[in-house]
Amino acid sequence: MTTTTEENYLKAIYHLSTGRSEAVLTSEIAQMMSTTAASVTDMIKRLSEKNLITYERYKGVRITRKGEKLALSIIRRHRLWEVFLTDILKFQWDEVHEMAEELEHVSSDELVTRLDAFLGHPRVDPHGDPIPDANGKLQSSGHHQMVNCEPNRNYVISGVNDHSSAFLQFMSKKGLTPGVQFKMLEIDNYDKSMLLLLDDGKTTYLSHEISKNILVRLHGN
Amino acid sequence: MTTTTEENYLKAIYHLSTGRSEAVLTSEIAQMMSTTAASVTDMIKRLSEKNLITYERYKGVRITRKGEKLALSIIRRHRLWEVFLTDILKFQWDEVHEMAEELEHVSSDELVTRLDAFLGHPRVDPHGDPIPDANGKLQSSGHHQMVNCEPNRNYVISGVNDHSSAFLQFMSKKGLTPGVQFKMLEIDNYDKSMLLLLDDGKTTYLSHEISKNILVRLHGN
DNA sequence: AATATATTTTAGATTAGTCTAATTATATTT
DNA sequence: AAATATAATTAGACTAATCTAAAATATATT
Repeated sequence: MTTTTEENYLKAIYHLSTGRSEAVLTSEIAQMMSTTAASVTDMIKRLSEKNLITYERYKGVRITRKGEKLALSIIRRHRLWEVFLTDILKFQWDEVHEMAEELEHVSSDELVTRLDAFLGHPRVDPHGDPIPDANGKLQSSGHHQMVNCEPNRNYVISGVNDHSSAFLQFMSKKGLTPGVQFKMLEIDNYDKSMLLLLDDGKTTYLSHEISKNILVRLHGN
Repeated sequence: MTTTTEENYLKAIYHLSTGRSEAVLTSEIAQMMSTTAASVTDMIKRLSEKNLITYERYKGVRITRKGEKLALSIIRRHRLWEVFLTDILKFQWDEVHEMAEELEHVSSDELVTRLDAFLGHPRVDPHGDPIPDANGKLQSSGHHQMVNCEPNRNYVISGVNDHSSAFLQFMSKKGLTPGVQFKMLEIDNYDKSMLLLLDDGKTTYLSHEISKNILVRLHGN
């Protein structure tokens, strides 16, 4: 069995691992978990004891197949609970993360199966992140960063990279929630800021810092 | 803040305290928590540090007003989640206890408030136990032990005292679930066994051991 | 190649929760 | 009232998770 703390470390390592081939460094994990490198080293030993990661002294860690499967099952639970909290209990998308952090550690597989069915087998959570299926398969979401958009094309907001409630509240205030359509009017070639034309006819400027954290899909796909 | 373990001890002390004036003994707590008296003594010190119980060496413990309020809020969460699991996710009443034991420690008050509203403000859980309100008030349930029934009167099953899944499965098999009506046909005055006539015309014998753990209400009240 | 810097690991301590074994207090019996 | 039995507490040790400070290793710089 794994403890809640082990599960949280494993999730962090999974997120740091995705989309790159190099090992994950102790310091990166420490930063993500808001703890010290010494604590991370201790935990790394425990997780590699359990074959959830492989580890070479001073060289960082890699997640194993077994570790990845477990991480995906925790992420599945997290994202299903987020759907429950927004769709059923009508919470805002910026309110659900903390609660889902607790709910994801409730261990019954049958509970997750039934929750998934009750919610109608959703494929993405309220932030546009794909929900791994019961076998630990993650659909690639098919969206990309807004920074890669081209002018004069139509897009749909499909997710975010920053899940902090401050960022999500900013997004809500600007009317930029998943599903919202827009046309990319202009991209400044000096500071890469963007001018968007929204559904309702209003325009919005976004800095490069912001647009890096917004995920979109071409409209009509 | 309180840990999950502290909350579980406090719940046990609350349950042992209700309906009696004497202090709760270390050994009783140890038995209920399936642990040693030494561990209980340690925990007792922690809980009395936090003013959740009062404690006199060798004389047992009493729960404080503050402790009782916290215990009731945990019990409220537990019972609301049980309603969710049976009514919404369609679990059987003998399957929900373990999951609710985990879910009850999820700490968001707003989550509990919304869950309560979503479930339609239920007043009893699937085992007939009353759900404390948001202010920590517990409605007295108005039911009594089946052993106190009189012959030739009509009753409704309204709850149980034994929440083990073995007992609940036995009850289901006999068709004795909350809401089921029956007439008390006979009470043996030697072994106190009981003969019941159910809704569907079938009769059932119950030993004294069993009927002690069944709660009923007069039919028509 | 030698030194400086940054990162990682180890050593040693702390807290929560647990245990067994030994001791102390209370209750019961004779 | 003394002896015995029962119950509760303390003492000491263990694991998981954490920390700070010191030591070891790797990387970068001159």
